Amino acid sequence: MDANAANLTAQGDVFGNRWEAPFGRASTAFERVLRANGRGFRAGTTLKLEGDDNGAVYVVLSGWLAMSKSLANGARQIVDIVVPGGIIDPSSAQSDICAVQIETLSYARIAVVARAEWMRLSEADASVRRFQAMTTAAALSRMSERMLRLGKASAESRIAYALIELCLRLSAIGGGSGNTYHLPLTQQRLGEYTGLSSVHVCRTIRRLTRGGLIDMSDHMDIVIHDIDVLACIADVDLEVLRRQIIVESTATVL
Amino acid sequence: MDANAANLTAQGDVFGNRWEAPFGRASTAFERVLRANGRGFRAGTTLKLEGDDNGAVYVVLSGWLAMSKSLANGARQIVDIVVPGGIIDPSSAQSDICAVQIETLSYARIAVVARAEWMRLSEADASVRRFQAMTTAAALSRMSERMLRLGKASAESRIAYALIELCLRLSAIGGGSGNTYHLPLTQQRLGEYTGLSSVHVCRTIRRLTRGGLIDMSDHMDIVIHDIDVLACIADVDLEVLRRQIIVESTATVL
DNA sequence: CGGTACTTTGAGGCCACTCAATCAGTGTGG
DNA sequence: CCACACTGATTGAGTGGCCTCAAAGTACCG
Repeated sequence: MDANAANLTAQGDVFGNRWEAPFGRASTAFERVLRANGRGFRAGTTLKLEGDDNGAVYVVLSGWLAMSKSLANGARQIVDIVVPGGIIDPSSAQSDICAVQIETLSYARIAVVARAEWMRLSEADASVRRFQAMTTAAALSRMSERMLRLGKASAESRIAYALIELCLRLSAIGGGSGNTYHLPLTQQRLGEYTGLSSVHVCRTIRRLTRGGLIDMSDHMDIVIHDIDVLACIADVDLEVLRRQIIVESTATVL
Repeated sequence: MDANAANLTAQGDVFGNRWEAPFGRASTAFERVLRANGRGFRAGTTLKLEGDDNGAVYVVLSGWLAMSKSLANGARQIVDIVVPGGIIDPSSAQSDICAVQIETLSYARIAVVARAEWMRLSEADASVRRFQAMTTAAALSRMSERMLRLGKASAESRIAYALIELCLRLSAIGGGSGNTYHLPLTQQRLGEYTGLSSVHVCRTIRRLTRGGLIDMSDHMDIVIHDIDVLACIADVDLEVLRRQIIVESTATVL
């Protein structure tokens, strides 16, 4: 836990010290709300349980969050991972209950905005609405991609896809450098993300590293050596995927 | 194909003859747009391919749609099924391209609203925005539920969940009666929805019917005999699920 | 009545799972 | 400082659920 926090803090120059960076040019009212509601959470904190009542919208300023669901037998599926710049509206069809569990994967700074306040902000500012719409569309796109792989792809393909998705998303917000980045995930968690057992995640990653496609050291420091082959295994077109899951230039929208 | 159309037409008293029913009390501007843009599509029509440019929002007035994605090898995953009253905004992060393929599962009446017009409508009317937000939240909830099962649940559980989800959704809009309803899906399609091969869908359904839990006749006329046991297999709480995936009383919102 | 689309059942194989043991790294208390 | 606990990664062995291939059965339709 604290190891994760330390890792993230080490990236502080990217997210930590400029927590408002993803929203640098945000309209002043929006920015003010984010500042006023920003709070820090330790790695592993549960913000919301399935079925909790749901009074807030979360805007991720730094760090990583996971949205997950569980079966009665304890099996867990991470439904989406959210990185800085993301918005989480945990409401389900009846907006008063939450359909997923939300927890931090690393130390994270999050603006916890009360629903009423978020509604006011959103009603008052069309650019906030536009930004939220784009964020939601991106989330739907990447969930669709992941569903496709959960249903139909091999373990190798699922892992390759996850590595590529997170690489693209991190690059877009200035995390990592080139094809090198750190994931604040254990193999267990990566398994919950890809629908695999932790044992099989291990074997699959080993196969990829032995094939020279990637390197992995020190609890998920990833280097992608041959992203084209990896993209081929993942069955994605990098440019197409980028346009579908990456919200370009937050600053331009807001 | 035409068999499906015929089946749906047979339900005409529910959706067919009163295509505007799901939006009966919609604000006049909204209702006018739906009427002006309503079009009929035969079963099996592809409205949108992955990667197509994306100039419209679809509002389903009657019939069923599927949103799907495919791998290079042809394997397909149905990412979501949309029933009357649903809104489909096929935009991805960059709103000009479409991340999924959209096609009709039955004869369907759909309001195809140009993006610009939809934006105008949405900007002008907060209740339209609220309705779209609820629809989106419901879609996210059910996708989350399905992802959980794709990743972690047995074939039996996935099928049971799909039957229950669609039963609840149909009941909510007055389709079927009690626990009896018709699905305009082949076993192949149901497999694409649940991440199973059509062969295994067959075996699994057979097991459920032999167990007396459900009946299935005549190309997916479903009767759920023991919904409690089915819910147990699907690992859901019916009431909780309903609140998470069902948009209550469309008419009240609009 | 042949053609087509879908369902059903059998046989066999493989991928990913579970169980289990070992190893490595890190923090902790004596 | 070291023994210990604890968490996570790694590897082996064995199993089983779901897949693929294949063939036959059924319903519908021109």
